[in-house]
Amino acid sequence: MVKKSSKGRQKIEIKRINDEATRQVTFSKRRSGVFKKASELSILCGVKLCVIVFSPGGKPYTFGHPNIESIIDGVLSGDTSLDLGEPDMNLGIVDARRDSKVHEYNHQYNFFSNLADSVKRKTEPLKVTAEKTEREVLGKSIDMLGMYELQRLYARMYLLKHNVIKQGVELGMNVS
Amino acid sequence: MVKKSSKGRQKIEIKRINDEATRQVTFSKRRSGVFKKASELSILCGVKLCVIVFSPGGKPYTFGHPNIESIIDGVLSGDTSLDLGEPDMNLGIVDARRDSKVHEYNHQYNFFSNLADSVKRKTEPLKVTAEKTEREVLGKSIDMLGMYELQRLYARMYLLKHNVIKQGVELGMNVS
DNA sequence: ACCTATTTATAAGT
DNA sequence: TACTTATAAATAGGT
Repeated sequence: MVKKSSKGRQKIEIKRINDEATRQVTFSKRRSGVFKKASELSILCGVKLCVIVFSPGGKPYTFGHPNIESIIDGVLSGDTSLDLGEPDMNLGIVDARRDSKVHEYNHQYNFFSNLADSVKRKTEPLKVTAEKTEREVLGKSIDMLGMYELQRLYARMYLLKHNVIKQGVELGMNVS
Repeated sequence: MVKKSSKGRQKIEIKRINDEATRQVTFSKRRSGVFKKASELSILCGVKLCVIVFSPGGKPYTFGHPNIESIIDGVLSGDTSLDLGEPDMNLGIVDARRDSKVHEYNHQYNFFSNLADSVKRKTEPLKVTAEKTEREVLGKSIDMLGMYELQRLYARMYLLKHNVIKQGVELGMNVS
C-alpha cells in the first residue's frame, strides 16, 4: 500500500562515471540495452551486424546477427561475384547470391559467446595439427576482429584470394 | 493552433518489416539509435567497443570507440589494459547461461546448434594443403571473430606484436 | 534483482 | 531527409 517513492530516472551527463559500482551497474544495463537494440535492428531490417564490447575489466561481450560466417564466407571462397571493382571505390560487399542464405538466418540470434563454447570443443583437436595455420589465422583475424578498414580488407582479400593463404604461412613462420 | 493529430509512436512487433520504404526509414533511425547508445555506453563506462552494421543494401556502417584501430593497436603494442593475464587460463568469454536475456534469446531462436554444426563441417576436413587451409582459416576465423578464446588470441598477438600488421601490408603489396 | 518516475527513443504522419 | 507528436521503451536511483 505504501507508495514507493522514487525520484525515478534522473537525467545524467554523458561522461565517464567515476563511481565504480555505479559504472558497473550502468555497464550491465546499457550493454544489454545496446544488444537488444542491435538485435531488433537486425530483425526489423533484416541486416547483418555485430557488436563487440569490452567490459571495464576487459572481458569481451559480443553479439552478432546472423553470424560473421556469412560475411567472410564469400570473401574467403574467392567467389567472383565478390568482385568489388577498384579497391576503395566500392563499399558494397554483399554477395546477392547469398541472400537466400542470409534470409535463412533471419529472425535468428547468434551469440558468439555461446558459439565459442561449442566450437572450442569441436575444434580442439585441430590445434595441434594446424599450428602453422594458427599463425596465418592470427594475421587475418587481426583484420577480421576489428573489421579494421573493412572495405580495404575486402578489396585486398579479393585480390589475394588463394595466395594469401600460402603466403600467410610464410609470414607466420617468419614471425615465429 | 491546429492540433497536430498523431497517433504517436505505435507499438510494433519485432519482425522483418516488409515495406521497403518503411524498412529503410527504420534502418536509418535505429542505426543512429544503436550508434548513439553504443557511444554513450563507451563514454559512461570508459570501455572499448565497436559496432558494425550492414545496410539492407550491403553497405557497412561502423562505429568504434575510441576507434577500431586503437583496439588492435593496443593489442599489438602489448597494452597492459588488454593483457588479460595468463593465456588459456581465463577465456574471458561470456557465459550465456549466466545471462538470462541471452539465454532467453537463445532459447527462443535456438540458432546456435545449427551454426555450430556449420562451423564443424567447415573445420572438420582439415589438412595442410593450401586449398584445405583456406577452409581451416575460415573455420578458425569464425572462432576468432566469435571471440573464441579471445584471450589466447591476445596472447598470441602480443607475442607476434609489431610485425603482423606491417608484414600483412607487405604481403598485400607483394601479391597485388 | 526488482520498482517507479522520468528521460529517451521512435512509429506515424507531414 | 528533416520535423512533429503521441506513445513505447529504456533506465537512474533506490530497495
